[in-house]
Amino acid sequence: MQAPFIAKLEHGASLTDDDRSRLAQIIRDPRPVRRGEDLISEGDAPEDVQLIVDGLACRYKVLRSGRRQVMALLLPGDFCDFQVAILGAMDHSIATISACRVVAIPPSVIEDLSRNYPNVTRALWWASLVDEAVLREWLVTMGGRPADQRLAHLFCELHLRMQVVGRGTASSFDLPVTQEDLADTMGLSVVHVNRSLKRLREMRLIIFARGKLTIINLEELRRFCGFNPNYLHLRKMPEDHRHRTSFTASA
Amino acid sequence: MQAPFIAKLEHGASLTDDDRSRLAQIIRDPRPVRRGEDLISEGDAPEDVQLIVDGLACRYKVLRSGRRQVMALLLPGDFCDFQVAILGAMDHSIATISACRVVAIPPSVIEDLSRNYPNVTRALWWASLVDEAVLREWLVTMGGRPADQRLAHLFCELHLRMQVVGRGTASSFDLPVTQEDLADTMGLSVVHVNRSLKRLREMRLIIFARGKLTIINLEELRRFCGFNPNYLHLRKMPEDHRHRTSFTASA
DNA sequence: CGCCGCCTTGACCACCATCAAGTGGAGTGG
DNA sequence: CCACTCCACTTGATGGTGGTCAAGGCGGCG
Repeated sequence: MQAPFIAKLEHGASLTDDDRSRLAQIIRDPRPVRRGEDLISEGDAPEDVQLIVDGLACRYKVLRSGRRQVMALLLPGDFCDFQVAILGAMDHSIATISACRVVAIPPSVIEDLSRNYPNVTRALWWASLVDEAVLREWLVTMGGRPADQRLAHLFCELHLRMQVVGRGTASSFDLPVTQEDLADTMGLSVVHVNRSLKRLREMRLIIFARGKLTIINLEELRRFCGFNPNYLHLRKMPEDHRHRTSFTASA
Repeated sequence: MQAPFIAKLEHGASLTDDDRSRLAQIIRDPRPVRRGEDLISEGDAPEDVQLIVDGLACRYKVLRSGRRQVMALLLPGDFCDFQVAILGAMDHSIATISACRVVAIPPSVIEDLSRNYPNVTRALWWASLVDEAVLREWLVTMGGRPADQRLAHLFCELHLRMQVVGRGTASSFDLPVTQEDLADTMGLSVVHVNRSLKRLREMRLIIFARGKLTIINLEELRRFCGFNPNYLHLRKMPEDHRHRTSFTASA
């Protein structure tokens, strides 16, 4: 199976074998990170750029009230802090949500890429712009959708993004988050997330249990929350069974 | 007075006089646009990049429910669609909120800038990353703050951004938006925006009337909503009277 | 075995949406 | 100059979504 990082960038530009092998070289020897650790903290100005090779992480801020707001979920193949070199200092923190494997990429490598690998450079630009588009969509979700649709929309998005990096099947994928993580992500209370998940389960749309999400009816789920995948700007979906209702026997 | 566009970019990189005159050349001859018109619509793939020279515009999406969600406010000096060249098609629309003056920048000019003006290129990168940081902060606001603090936080941010582009004084600036615009921006109902503004007024923090925002007590306003300007990544504030409580006689 | 983290459910209440009615200023036309 | 209209703002009444508090269940692990 291709590395998540490369699989994702294929959507951003046409890569050559040369591009691919350079990228593959970068993500050798990732280091393991335990769950719940900060990869970068607010105020840091690290030299290296970090990349999630495996596992789940998040961008977050903590409010005065103690509430933690998650602003992005980082999947395998996602960059942590591509921006910090230009902005000077992190204005938020990044933490692992599950155990992860991470690589730190020194500035010299970034330089090399942007000088000698134009396709890759373009793909990195693309990835950064998609991150921003996702952020905008989350804002729409938070501002305009009720709790159950919020969660449904998040699941639709993660489903596609997971497929892009070759994680999970057409109807299920590992999602090692607690309900509290979901609450912090969607701006809800844990209690209400629990009830909303229950409703989605009763509507036979999804089942979320023990860190695994099973999508019972993808079409219905998408219709329910008005999911339109265009904001992810994917070229073509590898395994997007758009017109085949996937159905899984419940656990 | 310096052009807003240039004033803003000064925060992103050290510009030479040569840089400045090239930029000044770009923003000559803006075209007027009336209030309430789409500059770009979802699905468009325009060649030119548009830049707001004067007035107020917004990024937005419309949900099935009919609700409009504003995802960004574009001030003088802000780009509309720097990203569309790489992403392929707009995943949202941009409309004017007030009468505006706008320039369309052809790709050839962007090419020229990125090839021959490294400082400018860096500054444009910076601007794009700050846009993203603002988006993240809005997400935090929507997810975690009650209505009155949301509005207060927005006002604090706009206050600073307006100062950067030389619009308004230390205690007031033109904000030609309706309460409905604010509602669509903060994910609230018009009625509730109205009540929240009333509360802020009664707390003697701000007065918002007839398209003008007056900040009665900046320190208190910032404290009230927990505003921390670091996410705007400004070098140094030109007129940030941080330790001088500005006070204006009420109208 | 007993603790701990996470999930689950009930009761209660607050924030905020919706519906509805009315005010007031700006522009228009008689 | 005065209706008339339109648009934005304002305020009251009512109800629902979702927050908070509280208690209990369940599985994993030392």
